[in-house]
Amino acid sequence: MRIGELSERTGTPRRLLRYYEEQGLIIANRSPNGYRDYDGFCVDRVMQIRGLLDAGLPTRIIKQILPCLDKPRIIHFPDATPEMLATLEQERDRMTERVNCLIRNRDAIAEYLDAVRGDGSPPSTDHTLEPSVPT
Amino acid sequence: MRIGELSERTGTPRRLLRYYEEQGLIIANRSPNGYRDYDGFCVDRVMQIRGLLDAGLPTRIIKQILPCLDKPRIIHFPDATPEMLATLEQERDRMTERVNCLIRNRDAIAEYLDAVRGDGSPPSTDHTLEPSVPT
DNA sequence: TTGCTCCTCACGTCACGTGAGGTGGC
DNA sequence: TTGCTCCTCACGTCACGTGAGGTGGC
Repeated sequence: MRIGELSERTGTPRRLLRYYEEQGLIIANRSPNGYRDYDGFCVDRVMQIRGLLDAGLPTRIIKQILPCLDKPRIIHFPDATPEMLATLEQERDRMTERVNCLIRNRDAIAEYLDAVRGDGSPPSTDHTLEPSVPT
Repeated sequence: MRIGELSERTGTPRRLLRYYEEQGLIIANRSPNGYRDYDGFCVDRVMQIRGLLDAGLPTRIIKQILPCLDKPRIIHFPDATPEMLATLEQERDRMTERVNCLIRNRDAIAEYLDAVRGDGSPPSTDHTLEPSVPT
């Protein structure tokens, strides 16, 4: 498939698909006219990349993880080094921290909105919002 | 307090404290010698800023929210506009999506690590990792 | 003087956004 | 030709990181 279809199926701007390729995260074949030609599994791979980037992993780390990929949406670590495992444990813990921080801030905003909109009181009432902080 | 103390108490690099000031998120008085001099509530304000940045809010939006701040760690919206409330609802929902995405990816990594390390099997065993994708 | 903190540029990075200017295929 | 997609530069943005080169106070 061409870049437009991959972009649509992954919800990812074309520019970013070219960027991920530049960073070595995805590979594209080329049609005779120079157009990028993607295999079907690229859809899942791009989704993985987006998820890991959203989790805060830099492309450099994602690149280390992705070479183990061999099936759509399945990452294998047949040769995961102890360093890789340690990295993954660290990332898992950092993600847990981020989740907690996000939840606290989200709940603070939600509670504020509930207070302002839930009852009939006007916005000028002295409602408060206390977002939580990262650890 | 000076920038070094604020940096230590918030776990935030000095460079970023100057950046937040440049973006209009915090204000610093100046000592006669030109050193920045922060009020005590800046600690909480910086924590708020970090939390909101981590939640994905850009400084531009945070700047709109912070002027309502008048007590440590308490944000008031005595004059929140309907637009501001809509923005907050949108951000609340985006944060929920991010939380779900992070949890799915975190759990996928955690399950992989459990599989590799939990039993006695070597890393060469065919364990898999299937991170989830953002919606 | 030593050693610390602070200051202002100012360039680099990383994951993007956005356009210019041009080509290929129906 | 029209209108679409694709291509390669290439500059801009945003939240940072990192250093240069210099000052102030004990």
